[in-house]
Amino acid sequence: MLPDVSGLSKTFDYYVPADLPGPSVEVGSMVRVQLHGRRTAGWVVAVDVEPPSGVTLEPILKSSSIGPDQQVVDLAQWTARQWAGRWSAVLKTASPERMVPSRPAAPPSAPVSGGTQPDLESLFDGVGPRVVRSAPCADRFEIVREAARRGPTIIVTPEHHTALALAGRLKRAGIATFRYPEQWTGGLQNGVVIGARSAIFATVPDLRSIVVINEHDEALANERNPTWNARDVAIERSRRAEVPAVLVSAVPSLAALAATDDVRLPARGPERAWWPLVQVIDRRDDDPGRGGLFSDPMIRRIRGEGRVLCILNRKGRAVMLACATCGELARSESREELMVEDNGALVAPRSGETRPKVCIQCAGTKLKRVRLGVTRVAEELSVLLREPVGEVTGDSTGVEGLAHRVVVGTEALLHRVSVADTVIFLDFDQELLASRYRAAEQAMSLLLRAGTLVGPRAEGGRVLVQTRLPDHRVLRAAARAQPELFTDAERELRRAAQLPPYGGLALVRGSATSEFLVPLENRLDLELVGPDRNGQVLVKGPDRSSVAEALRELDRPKGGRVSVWVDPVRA
DNA sequence: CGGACAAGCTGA
DNA sequence: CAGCTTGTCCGG
Repeated sequence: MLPDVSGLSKTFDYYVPADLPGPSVEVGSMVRVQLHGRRTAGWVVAVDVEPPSGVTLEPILKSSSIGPDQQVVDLAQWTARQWAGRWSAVLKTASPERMVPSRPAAPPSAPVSGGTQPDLESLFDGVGPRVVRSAPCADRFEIVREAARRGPTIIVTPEHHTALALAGRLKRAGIATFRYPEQWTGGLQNGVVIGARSAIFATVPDLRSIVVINEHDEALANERNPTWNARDVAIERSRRAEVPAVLVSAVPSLAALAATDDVRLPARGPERAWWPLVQVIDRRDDDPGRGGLFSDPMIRRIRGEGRVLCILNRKGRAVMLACATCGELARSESREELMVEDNGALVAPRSGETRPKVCIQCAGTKLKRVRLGVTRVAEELSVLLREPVGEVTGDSTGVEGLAHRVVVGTEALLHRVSVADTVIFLDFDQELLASRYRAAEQAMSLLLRAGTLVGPRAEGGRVLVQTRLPDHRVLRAAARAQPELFTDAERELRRAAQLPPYGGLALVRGSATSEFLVPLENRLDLELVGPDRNGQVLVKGPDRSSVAEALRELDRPKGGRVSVWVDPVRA
């Protein structure tokens, strides 16, 4: 029995009383036991075990619910090891939200109407991952329908609402469909199980296939530890269950491409047709004294008709200080560097220049925090267009900003809207140049998401990208609807730097980081990079499992804090 | 994790 | 030395 107690990853042995009510106790069962003087919930992870000598077994107190089956319990353990996290955390994801006191009946899976499309005929043959490249605006429904035709299947999408929409279509097509995790028992009823990333842990005893939609999307990565990625778990699960895993993306991730040589490409013409029109606006020649974030082509487009989303990511510069009197930003003497508050004074992080909290312009002493961009851009645009402009950021929950024709927001805005005529990236270089090794993949992912909002090129929608890097591989690939222009270049960079998927990477942080990592200093297969100015250390190694294993075996220093992130999204 | 228990510290 | 905090250990 593995207790559901964070900070405790040890199993304990109990006996099953003969007359225990509730569902029969087997691997995956959710039970309650007495542990160290209190009642604790947990999962049965093995039965018929030999207890260590000298311990007197206590009884299981209650069999609360059916849970993940042996296949999923094992997959959860693999996941916890690969991402150096807790088994119980993954089992929680794999378990029903509310207790399920009895096993539902399992009807035979019903036949799916309609014929197989010729291009899908061999897609579900064989075992393991295969990649389907499919343009951003292309419909993926036939792939899902084909999966359903082959029997019980798991469909994973990055976002809950796309899962809901797909589930609706499947139901309307007469296919028994269950949402994960709300309809947890669906897999036991031989239906289609569909959901966001956690659905990859659905219990589906008679699983025949797995489909991952938009497998490049970072929403497939769990934000909390362990930071497993549903695509990578899908690849492993397909091999274990000996079923196909179909990985669908407009720009397949390097991880997917590294996992298989089976890559199905669409015909060039149709692929291009289902890409949005991506217009790259080269801002290198703009008059530097003018305009700021607004180029002429952008203004022309925005003055026209239709819904416009302006995206400005303020990540990494979340807090800026401005004079409450005159509005001047807190900048260094040279005006080149933004200053931040530190111990009641202003400090320029790069040069180290300091001064008291005084405005350089008007000598005012009251400084306010401003949100870089979004608010200010919305104000300026509103004046320029002579119409109200909405504003949406990650922490705004209301819909009032969305009511306007033109809306300015962070990338969260792309998740809040499903249709637009124009999406404008005001400062795409911030995405392209972000100091994360996956910055380019993340930037591409943003373009793809924007693309699905504006629709295919024939329908008049458009993505505008303001940049000083018009030849960047991300922009060349997107503007020409040729994913390999990005993928081929990115692959070489990753390979050369031995970064994932061509190497393992983990981020270690917390006060005891350096002490924690001491035993790894002499390992020839691992490289420690850092600590950086935030005290974070990167651990690089030949692959994910060896990095995770090395970190899992280390003891946490007493007193200090350490957190380990394998495959970190931000690193 | 969180309870048990020991060791360390404080003030009368 | 009671009363309290802090640290370490451990669970079947």
